[in-house]
Amino acid sequence: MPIFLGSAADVPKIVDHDERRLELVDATWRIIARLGIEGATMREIATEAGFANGALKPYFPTKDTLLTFAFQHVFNRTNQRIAEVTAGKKGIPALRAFSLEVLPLDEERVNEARIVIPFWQKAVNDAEKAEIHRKSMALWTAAIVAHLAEARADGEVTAAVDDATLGGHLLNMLLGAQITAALAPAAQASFGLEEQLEAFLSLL
Amino acid sequence: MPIFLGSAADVPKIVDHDERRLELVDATWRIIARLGIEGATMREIATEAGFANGALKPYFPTKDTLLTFAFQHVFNRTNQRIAEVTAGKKGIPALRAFSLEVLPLDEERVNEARIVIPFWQKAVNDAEKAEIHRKSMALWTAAIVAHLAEARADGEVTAAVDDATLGGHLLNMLLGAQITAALAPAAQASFGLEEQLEAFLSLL
DNA sequence: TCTTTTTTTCTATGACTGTAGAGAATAACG
DNA sequence: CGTTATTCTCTACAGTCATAGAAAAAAAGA
Repeated sequence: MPIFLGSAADVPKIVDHDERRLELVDATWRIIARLGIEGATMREIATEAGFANGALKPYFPTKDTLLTFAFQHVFNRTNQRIAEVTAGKKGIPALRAFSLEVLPLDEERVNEARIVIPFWQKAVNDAEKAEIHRKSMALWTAAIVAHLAEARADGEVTAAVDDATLGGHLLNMLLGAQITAALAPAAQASFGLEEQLEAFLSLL
Repeated sequence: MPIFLGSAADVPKIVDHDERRLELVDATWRIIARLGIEGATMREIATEAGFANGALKPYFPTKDTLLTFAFQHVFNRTNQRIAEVTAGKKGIPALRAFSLEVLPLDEERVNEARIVIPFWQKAVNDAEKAEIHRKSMALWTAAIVAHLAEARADGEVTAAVDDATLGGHLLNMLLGAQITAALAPAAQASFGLEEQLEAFLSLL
């Protein structure tokens, strides 16, 4: 008699397809981080996930489907972390927490930078992926500007520059930090990225 | 009797190999800008340059040689433009001229952004290309910091933050702007990038 | 155990790629 | 015009890739 699967109501099958998809996405991240996007072939990803060549087909009909899903999931996860970290905060503290979560300050997030760069490259010539980027950036911009407005209301920000411009500047710096960190020699750890953030906040 | 080739002293051949290499690099840029790095096959590049399949071989033994040379040349050209634009300037005016030259403010430089992103992606897993990036960024950082020091000496900058941190921040913003511009919908022109720069300068 | 359904493996296929190199075409020169 | 050196074209090759789909394996249920 099968054990009772609490959550999956409409999925009487042996394999939870949604869960399997996440496993495959995990394997995809690991491969891209280790071998680069060029090394992320269907065979390599399947092997990394513990399967043979054609096993991914039922879960992702094409490679592009898999990659798009994987990239989307990175954004979702980051947004999730941001939500957790900024919960209950506002103004400058919220802005600081937000930025510290996006900056590639540890090994894991440097790996994420090494994954987002191939994504950007694909998005340059792929409208669907560009749209994923655009939506996430619109979300981030809105959050940043909102925090700036809160900070201004509390007197934490007095700079004679409109919040949209300040927010755009900060967002660009956060994106550029991904490049800087991903292309740095392995030895070099941080880049004063944290100091750069504090400097910016202190100027507001 | 052949016309006298003023500059090429040691090149009695019919084709100036160095010049031909630059032609091929030009064709490569155009292809990458139009079709993306994935579409930049040897055949496509050769066709764009007006040649058949194997014609590139004598000038670039391998594709990687061609791409590395092409990317290197983009950096060289940008550095050249920067040198011209900042000549005779110092302090904030020099910093402004420098940044305005790097920011993707017109069609041509948006195309350069669309070329540098594939370069970054390749550099993530290619030590030689990462080194090209590293060297250019070291150059830029030195120039930015020098201009900041001049500005501080002239009393244009009074911010209580060290120049290296301010310079790193500005550089990251300039890099991030490449992403923002390259992935923007074709309709949307600028992004207030110029305003973002002025805002930063006004805060120093 | 036998049947049915689901999952995975394995092999094949067609397309595309960088690269190699023989031969044709072209230009230079006597 | 003929010879030589240079440049380019064209075909071929070996490798890799995503994808397809038949067959095997595994699991579930009676």
